[in-house]
This record gives sequence, structure tokens and C-alpha cells, in this order.
Amino acid sequence: MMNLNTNLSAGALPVHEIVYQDLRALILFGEFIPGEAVTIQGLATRLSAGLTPVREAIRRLTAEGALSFNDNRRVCVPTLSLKDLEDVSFARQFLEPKLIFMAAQQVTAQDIAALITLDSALDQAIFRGDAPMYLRLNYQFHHQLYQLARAPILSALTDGLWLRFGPSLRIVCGRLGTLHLVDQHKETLLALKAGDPQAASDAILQDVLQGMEQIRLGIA
Amino acid sequence: MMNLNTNLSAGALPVHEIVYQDLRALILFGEFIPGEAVTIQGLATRLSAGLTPVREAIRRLTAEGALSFNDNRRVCVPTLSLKDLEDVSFARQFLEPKLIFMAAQQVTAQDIAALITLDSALDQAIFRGDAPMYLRLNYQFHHQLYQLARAPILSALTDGLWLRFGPSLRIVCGRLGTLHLVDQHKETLLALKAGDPQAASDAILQDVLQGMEQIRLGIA
DNA sequence: CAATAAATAATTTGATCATATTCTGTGCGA
DNA sequence: TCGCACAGAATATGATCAAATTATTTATTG
Repeated sequence: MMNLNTNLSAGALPVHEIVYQDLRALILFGEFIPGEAVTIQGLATRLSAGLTPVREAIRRLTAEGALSFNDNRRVCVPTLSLKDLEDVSFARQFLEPKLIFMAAQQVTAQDIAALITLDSALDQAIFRGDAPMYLRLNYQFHHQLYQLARAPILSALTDGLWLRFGPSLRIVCGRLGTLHLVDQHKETLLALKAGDPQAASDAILQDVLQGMEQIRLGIA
Repeated sequence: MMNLNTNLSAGALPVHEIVYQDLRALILFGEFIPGEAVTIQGLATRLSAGLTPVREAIRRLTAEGALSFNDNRRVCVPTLSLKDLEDVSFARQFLEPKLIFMAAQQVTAQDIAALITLDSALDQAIFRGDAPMYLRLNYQFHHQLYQLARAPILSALTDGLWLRFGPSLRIVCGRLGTLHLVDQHKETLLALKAGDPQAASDAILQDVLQGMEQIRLGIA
């Protein structure tokens, strides 16, 4: 009856928030197959949560385009068509350079240091052939850059695009070992250190184009 | 095939879907004041729905940036800062011309006829000084154009931006009578009829810039 | 009789609600 | 000022019902 386990407000996130983050990560890092069906009850069991919080998380992800709500009222992971990828690519091509341009204008030495640390870990993940870790760190690198721009709306838009191609990363994953992934992070970091927003912006654009091309090859 | 009318309501939408649409419209057309608090129970009463469907609708709108989920776990209508508006404006400047360019490449005479009808109704609403109707028809005009582009992802992004400045339209509303709102819809329609994607794209860009400027004046 | 279609039953899944619990802020009293 | 109780609101669960999918059975036809 009485649950005296009073959860002090410290790190108490609502269950629906936790479920959202967990489910988001699952989608973002290719743990679902494109087209795969997702059931509320299944997720509730898998994530040890009640139906309502899962339902809320699903609605959020659906609104972000990470899940698709069918006429059946069933939910599934969308399959990204080539046309869809073109659209995602178009949006990223103007959003990311803009964000990084803004970020470069107000970035601190501390911020850059954190990014370098992140990028080193990323390099090591590639070296080890640790694909899941590579996906996580690569996303984190970009995400952290978005934050530095201090443009919540543009950040949200750009962040959301990752959810669109997340499920397709599963394929890229398999190729990681055989590929020489030369990202443009080094150039971006150099431009940030040099305080050159335009150069940083250009470097990220190359990185985006390269990343989108990898996925295009994967789903083609 | 079989399934004789078990579905007694071909158009029977789930309550959470209806609540979502209703709430969305309220936000989109300035029925809420920026900063206004929104309670689950209040909406449930107002929209004659249960708590769960309302909760789901709120999560969706929150994911779209139309509502903001505070640390208190309370939900409110966000206030659009000038900086935010800049960002929305930036995104629209890229997205809308692109969409209309795509639309112009595959638009049919029938589609154009429907848009002309819509635009006439819009003119009449302005003439009558019917601000709420003006807001609805103006949105509908753009929304219909997005659909014609057949680019679901870019459409969703662009559509979502309207929710960001929806609450700020309340102010524009009041000015409607005193303003000479000369939109660029006529030019857009002419370009569509002429089969000139670039011209249509340019016309819409002007319309977007003009619209954003109206809001900037409103919240400045 | 075999093959296919139709109808029906069984199972899964989604939608909604009533209720119990937890959280947050506030006011009261020491 | 601090602590505690209280009210309003959000959170979360499980029950219940409806809808849809799948499986099974029955009917029909060549």
C-alpha cells in the first residue's frame, strides 16, 4: 500500500521520459529494423513500464517522425525511401552548416576541448571496429555542436532528422569494418579553434554530405 | 474483403487523435496566449475527453515544439523570442521555396483550381475583416501547397514551424483591419499556371518574408 | 476429391477510463 | 527561518472494452 520510498526530486525523471529516451536511443542507433512493427504491450514488457508511459513515448516519437502511426492504429518503424533520404539530406545541408556557423561564433576553449575528447573516443571506436559505439559518439559529436549554437528551434529540427535515418544505420554498421570512414571532424575542430565560422560550416557540410552518401549506398 | 461493416465508423478517429487536432488548431490560430499554462485536467474538461487521450495529444504537441514541458512537469505555451523567430524564419526561407518548387513541377490544373478557390475565400475573409478565418485559410493555402510537393518529411518540418509562431498570431490578428495585407499568393498562382517552378518559388519566398515580418512587428 | 473462398472463432493489440500514488508549490505555525 | 501538512496537479497502474489480425473451420466450386 503505502510506498514510503519517497523519490527525492534529485534525478527523478517521469517514467514516460525515461521510456522516451530509451526508445529514442533504440531507434537512433539502428536497434530496430526498418518496417518493424512496434507494439505498446511489447515495449511495456521490454522496458518494464506501464502502458500509459509507453503510449506517451510512442506519441512523441511518432510526432517526430521516428515512428509511423498506421491506419490500423498500429505503430511501426518507417522505411526510408531514397526520395525521403534526399529530403533529409536537403534539410541537413542547410541546417547543420547554419548551426555550426552560429556555434563557432560563441564557442569557448572548454567547449572545444570537450569536443576533441569526444572525437578521440570516436576515432578509437572506429579503430576497434566498435560500430554501436561509433554511432553513439558520432551522434553525440554533432548533437553537442548543435547545443553550442544556442538555437533551440533549429537544433530540435536538426536533431529530429537523425531519427529519420536512424533505422537505416543498421546497414551502415555492417560496413564499418571494411570502410575507411574519414570524417570531417578534424577540419571542423581546427576551424573552431581558429575562430573561423565559415570554415567550420564548410567542413560540417562535407561531413553531412559524406554521411548521407554512406546511407544512400546502404539503402540503395 | 470480408469484414462486413464491423468498422461501423469508417472515419472513426481515436479520441487522442481528435484531441490532438483540436488542440493543434487552438494553438495554431492564436487561441492561446504565449506563456499560458495548460493543464491536463483543464483540457480534458474543455474538450470533453479523458485524461489519457489528452495526455497523449500533449506529448505529441510537445514533441513538435508547440507546447513546452517544464521542469515542474507542467506544460505551457512557449513564448517566441525574437531570436526564435529569426530561426523559424531562416528555416522557412529554405523549406518553403523548395517545397513550392517541387509542387510546381507536378501540379495539375485541378490542384491549381482548388488553390484559386481557397485564395478567393481568403481575399473575402480579409475584406470582411474576419481575422480567424483569414488565419485558417492562409494556413490552409500553404499547407495545401506543401501536400502537392509530395515530400512528406519536408512538409512535416515546414508544417511544424507554423505551430511555433501560432500563439503569436493573436497579435497580428488585431492588426488585420488596419493593415493592407498584400500577399504574394496571386503571383504564386500565376507562376504555377505558367509552369514556372522558379517563379513560384520566388513568389512564396516573398510571402514568407512578409509574413514573418508581420509577426516580428507584432512581438517586437 | 482437391482447391479455393467464406465465415467463424481465438488471440493479439489498441483505446479508454477509474483509481491510487507521487510530486510541487504554498501557507501555516512553531 | 524551518519544518510540516495540505491542495492541486501530474503520474502510473491495471481493468475493461473494442478493434483487428490470425487461425480454424465450413462451404462452394470445378
